[in-house]
Amino acid sequence: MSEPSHKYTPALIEPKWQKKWESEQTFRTQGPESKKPKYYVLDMFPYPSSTGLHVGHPEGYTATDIVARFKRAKGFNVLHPMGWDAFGLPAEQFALQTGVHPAVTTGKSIETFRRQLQMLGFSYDWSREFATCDPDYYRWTQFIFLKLWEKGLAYQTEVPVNWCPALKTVLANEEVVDGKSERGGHPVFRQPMKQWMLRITTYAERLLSDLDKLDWPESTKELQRNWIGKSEGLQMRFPLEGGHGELEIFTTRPDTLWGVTYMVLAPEHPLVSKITTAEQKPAITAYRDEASRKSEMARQDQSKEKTGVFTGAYATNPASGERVPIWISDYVMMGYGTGAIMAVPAHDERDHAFAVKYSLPVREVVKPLGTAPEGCFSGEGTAIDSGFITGKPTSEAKKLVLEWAESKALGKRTVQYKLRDWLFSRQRYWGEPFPIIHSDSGSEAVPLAQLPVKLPDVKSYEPSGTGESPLAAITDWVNVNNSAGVPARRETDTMPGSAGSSWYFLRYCDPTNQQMAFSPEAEKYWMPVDLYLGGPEHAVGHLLYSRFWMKVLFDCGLVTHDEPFQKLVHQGMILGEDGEKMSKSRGNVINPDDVVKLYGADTLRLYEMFMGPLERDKPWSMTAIEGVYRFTQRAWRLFVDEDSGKLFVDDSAPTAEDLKVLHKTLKKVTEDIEGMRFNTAISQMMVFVNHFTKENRRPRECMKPFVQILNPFTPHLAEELWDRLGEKDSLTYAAWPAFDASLAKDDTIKMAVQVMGKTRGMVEVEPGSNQATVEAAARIADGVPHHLDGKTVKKVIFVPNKIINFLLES
RNA sequence: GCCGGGGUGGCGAAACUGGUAGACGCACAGGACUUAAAAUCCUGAGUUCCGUAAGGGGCGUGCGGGUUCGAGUCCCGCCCUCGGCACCA
Repeated sequence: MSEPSHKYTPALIEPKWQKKWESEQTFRTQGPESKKPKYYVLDMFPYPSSTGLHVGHPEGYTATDIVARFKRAKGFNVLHPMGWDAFGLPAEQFALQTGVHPAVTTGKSIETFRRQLQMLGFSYDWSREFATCDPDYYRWTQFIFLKLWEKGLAYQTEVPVNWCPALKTVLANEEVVDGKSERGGHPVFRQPMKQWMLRITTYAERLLSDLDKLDWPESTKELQRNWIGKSEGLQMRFPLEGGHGELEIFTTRPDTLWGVTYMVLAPEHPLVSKITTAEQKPAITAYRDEASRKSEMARQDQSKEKTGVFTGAYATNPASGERVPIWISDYVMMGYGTGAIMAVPAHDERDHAFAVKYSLPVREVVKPLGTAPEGCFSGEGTAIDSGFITGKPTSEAKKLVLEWAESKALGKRTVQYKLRDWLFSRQRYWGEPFPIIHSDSGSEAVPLAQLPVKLPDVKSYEPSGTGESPLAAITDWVNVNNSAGVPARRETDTMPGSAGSSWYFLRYCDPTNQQMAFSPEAEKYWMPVDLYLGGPEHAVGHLLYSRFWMKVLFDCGLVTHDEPFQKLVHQGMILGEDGEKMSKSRGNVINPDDVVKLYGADTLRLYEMFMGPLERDKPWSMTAIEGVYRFTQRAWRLFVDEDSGKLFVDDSAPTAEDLKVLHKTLKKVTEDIEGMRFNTAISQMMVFVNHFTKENRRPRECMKPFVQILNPFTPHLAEELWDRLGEKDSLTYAAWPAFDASLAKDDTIKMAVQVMGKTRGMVEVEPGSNQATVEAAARIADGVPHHLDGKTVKKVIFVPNKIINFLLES
């Protein structure tokens, strides 16, 4: 039948080593008692979808696996865990259609994911695996929620939320795109409902300033900074006419106070009904009703014209004493600042557009330094016609007005953030129940000893449609007695998906602890995560929430670090062969199972690392992976005679050239792994294989360390070759081969010879050669003399080891 | 509109602090082996012009300027593209 073959056969060697790693628990992590330095390298754990692994997953997972294996060889105690972000909408929607319990669907998906990840040979410590939907895990998610609740950081309130009638649920801002639901594209409306909120805004300043101490991509930090959106300015009160008290506004441009020609309140502002004159009442009421009905999409549509209505009321400008009309408009948001602004149409684009539409006066109070732009000038300049600040530059003028307002007790210096509190409840089944019981006398926490509050079974996953979750229908679960023995009701909302993912990195430190979420020793030893890798799409969601929870736990004294992820790296997206995002509808999806069947896991891993820089988006190429497969086969043939199965490697002495190639390779691969430049590390390994293939020499002294550096990239192949080399101990913990810097250096270097700045030839000289030596050689180097003949050399630029450049008289 | 990333051969990409642009790989061409093909191994190649040839010249890192002996790399002004935010006062 099948003839005995000694060809490279990943289908045989890969499962063999995977089984061995599993049975010998090769990647089992030691605890904090270890004498080794720790290294915690973490992937963003996946949502186990029913469609299985996508080729994008192994990209990041291979990168972290390379680092994990490299660090083990470097003598670190490595924590490299994997688990499942398992609560979420898809499993619930599947349950809605089929009646299959989400736990069943999710369990199946997890099986698939685990099988696929094991097939790829990742060195996870599977003994630490868990899913966020395990009661043993969400028990502690509930525990952390109660910590937030105790600290007053979790509260319930009526808020206008994104209500989607089609999905019959409330959506987070992140789940709404262009006024439609991210899933399904159904219209979303604003509607007030009672919701759980987390007071992330309390931590705005720390979340902002602590970004400076993180080794994260600058672009991601900037995204978080913009999201937090800090701005400093003046909060000040304008007296209202008619004994209505005062109107408080926020401005970042106190220096434009003399340019105020009207004021605007958000339609929802509580003062509106109080100050509106009888005459204006009908128009105001109509406008407010319309605004409240408007969907998020309509409200955010910037192309639309600004609209508003005059209230009939006036305020007094405390600086100029002028009478200022008060309008309402939906371009002012109730949720930011005080929900009211002083409008300066000369120096604010939005105010300008509004003033033009309603023929309100425009008064210039800032003169630009340079040329005056057409329309509205919102930059800095010099104050004009502005009382005591006239003639002052903007920055000084701002300061003067602030000081003046504070001294007259008209207002105060204020910091505003765009960041809003985190909407933390969902009217859904498949999430963590809140450990809260409500009664007429108030709400109370479920005692710790009674955690977890488990999800009960339900008959129907259909949301009630009234905004309550399906849990509300399970009366014998809902109706309980509170601590005083009084009949009460359980909270029936569940937590959002981002709850479980906001602290899972802590649970990995001590995943089976039944007494605590994690032991203090484990947290102290393992945290923070040394390297965290995942897609850039979590830049402001998960990554901000996790930082927030970590800080809360820090303030509770439960953790000793106040940032979870010291270093963060994003992997790019793997695009389809057509250069477009992979999607079922485009038909350009590549399935990792198929690729492994064709080429094996090692080749898939190597190819994904060879495609280009990790953080960049890269198109898949079925022909390019062939090239990488060719490389793995060439590497195999470097060691194994495909006809006899015998080893080519011998104990012959390597040549000086061999050693140079080896040490250059060791150096480049070591440094490139440290810098996460895997594509160029692989290029260098190709150079190594090309050299020894061409020279047809296999000195053990060179081949053995090569297997070791191959290991992080193609661990199955490396283990097999290591075994065939007669090594008994596991390759995993074999010390990383050191390179000899002097051997990695060339003993001659090529210097470019330029004439008038153009490269005309090359000279080969010893490193550090002086100008006289190089110049003499350069003048007679191939391609050079005829450019110098008959010309006078005016000047010679000489940069040792780099270049020599002859400048001629013109 | 604002913030951030990216534009280098036919393609994916290299290039440390300004110093041989195109390493490595794909695709391609030629050769060796073979009855032949595949596979494998070896060789070639940015482009264009002159030359039968050896060889030589010009042009080349999105576009236009600048600094420099020398710019993919630094500075100024643009264009295109991808991602995020979007009336935040």
